[in-house]
Amino acid sequence: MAARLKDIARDLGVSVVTVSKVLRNHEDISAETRERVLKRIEELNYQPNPAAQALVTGKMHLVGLVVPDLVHAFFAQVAKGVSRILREKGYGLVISSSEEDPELERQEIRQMLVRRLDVLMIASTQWTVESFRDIEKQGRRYVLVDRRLLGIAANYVGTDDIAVGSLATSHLIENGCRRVAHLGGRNVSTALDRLQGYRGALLSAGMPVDESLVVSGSHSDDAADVTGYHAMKELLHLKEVPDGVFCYNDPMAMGAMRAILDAGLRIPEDIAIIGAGNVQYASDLRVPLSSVDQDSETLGANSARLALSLMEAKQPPPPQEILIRPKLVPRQSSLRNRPVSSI
Amino acid sequence: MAARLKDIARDLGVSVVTVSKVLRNHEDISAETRERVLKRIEELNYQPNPAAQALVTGKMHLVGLVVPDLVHAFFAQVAKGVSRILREKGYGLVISSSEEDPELERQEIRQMLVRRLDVLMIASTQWTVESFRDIEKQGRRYVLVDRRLLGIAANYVGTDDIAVGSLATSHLIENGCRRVAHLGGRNVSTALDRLQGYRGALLSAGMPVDESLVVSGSHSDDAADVTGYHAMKELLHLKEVPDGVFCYNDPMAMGAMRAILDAGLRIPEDIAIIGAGNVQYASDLRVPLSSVDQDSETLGANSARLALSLMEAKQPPPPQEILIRPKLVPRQSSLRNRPVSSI
DNA sequence: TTGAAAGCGGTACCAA
DNA sequence: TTGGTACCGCTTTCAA
Repeated sequence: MAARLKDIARDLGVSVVTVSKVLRNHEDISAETRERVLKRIEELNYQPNPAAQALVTGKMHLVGLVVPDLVHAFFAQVAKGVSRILREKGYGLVISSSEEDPELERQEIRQMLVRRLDVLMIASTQWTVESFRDIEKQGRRYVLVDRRLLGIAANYVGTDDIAVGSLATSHLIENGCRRVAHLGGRNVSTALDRLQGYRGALLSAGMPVDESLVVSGSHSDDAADVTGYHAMKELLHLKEVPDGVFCYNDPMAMGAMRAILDAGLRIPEDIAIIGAGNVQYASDLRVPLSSVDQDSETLGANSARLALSLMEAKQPPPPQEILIRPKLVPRQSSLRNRPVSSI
Repeated sequence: MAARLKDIARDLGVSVVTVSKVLRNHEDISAETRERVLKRIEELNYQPNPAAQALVTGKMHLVGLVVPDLVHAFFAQVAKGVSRILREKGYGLVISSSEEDPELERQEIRQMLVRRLDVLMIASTQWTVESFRDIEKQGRRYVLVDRRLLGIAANYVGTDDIAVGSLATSHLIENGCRRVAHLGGRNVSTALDRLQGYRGALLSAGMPVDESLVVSGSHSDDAADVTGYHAMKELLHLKEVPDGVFCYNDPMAMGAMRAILDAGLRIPEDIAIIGAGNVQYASDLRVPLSSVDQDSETLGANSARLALSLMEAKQPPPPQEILIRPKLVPRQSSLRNRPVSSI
């Protein structure tokens, strides 16, 4: 069906080698031959067989991306950034979602290794480094995206999550919150760092760190917003209810918001709230949600650039870290001092 | 680095053919030889080279999916459904986004053809069938997802969009709207069908179809919510402002909502509003948004199943259409008769 | 039950 | 400047 080098060579009375060289712009081909070959290539709409190329060069021209959840707008935006860069460079993108399940993630990584993708990008939900050792053992390369892992020196592109935590927390304090709670995420680096940032901000403000105000997502099988809802309910049962809440991410904040409004309380007057990730629709929520922006698309783009550079390097370069500086995006849900703006 | 059939064969003193047969469960291998081979495969953690397999079998075990926008929750959910089915069947998923740009979509389709993916799934933003003729010309197969195309008999999985339009419109009428407007989408089948459903519902209710109440997304380079915002503004400048609006999709409805609230009007008391697609966070919006659910994940799963069956068929089977029946999901933004529920 | 040989569609090396 | 030959790792065919 499809034309092959052989066909072109036969038609023109030259060898396949000659045709192959024209395709790859070798210098040692006469202008005339080159013309004839190109013409025929055009006529037959010749496309090289990628499997044959991959077999001999060892390069699939395919990059793998594993995310915890494609439907979460944050990761969708990361994927968009990745996709843009790969398109520019002529690489294909194989995506898979781990559904926030470490075991499933391990399977997916294994699958991608089996497929011999050129390089992997992983926003991991794992705590152990087993999978990553496997990748290294196979002589392949990878980039950790968004979430770092302890105990392994790896290429990493993410956010300064300690800054995320402290920006958010300080902002609540500046807006008059005296009892700032934290709805934390699971056992991943972003969650731990944001928690640390939260603690740091309280300390710098000379405020006590009250452990009863730190709730971690225990209902871990639920979607983030459901987790946020339940966690917030717990906080509302405390003797001394918090007057500000920093949530691990925006979906959790949405759940928390629901819990607060259901309880008949006002946001931000009774309880101020802020999330992280700055999902697109944050300003369209029940109460426009303050958040910490992580420039997720750039994060994806940078990850892709790093991944490609890794791939092209002869020797594996020393692991590199790229941190994106987060930015506060205050909206109505946390603004208590100043008059509430219309956005 | 990686083990090859040859290595196993050498180690065991058998031929590569024998090993290959064991891998593919051929019957004509003695139990003993099979054992030995399997043992060695295990020990070496042998994985067949997919490029070599693809070269000889012509199958990449890779499926392509082109969506207009990964960040749009609707398509993210479709992708999730697709991904689930492909994972079960051991296929990989190559995703690309056309960013709602027909030219970019054409490029992406071309890329996927060049990569010789086994089958393509496309949620197209094109009006012309050129790309699809190209696919057919190359003897490859594809499934249209969500959006149909005129002038081509193709496999298609989507929603009964006429029903979407009439469900939404009838619902507004039942809730006391007398002047129901429509914020339409672009020139794609879903938009045209929903418009038709809108008209049909008005007619069945014995209401006039006022063309000035039908606004189409003209600001076509903007994101859907921005389009919705501007389109709604236009409607608000009418002499007779509508009291109900059916929006092509949820993002547009979110923009419309903003415009209405900015104008100091109330939802649903002054203007009721309903979208389509039922994005996850619809109930967390400024006013919980009524929508028409399309079961997007199932839509994706069905598309994937159809695509795989297509691929496996010796002869291209006659084009098939799978329509998902939409379901009304009323929320506060459109409920005017009954007391407003807490959800 | 086993395996030698041919071939899938390219690329690399080196001789002509 | 051109091309013969070997080879990438696997499957298929057919003879032993």
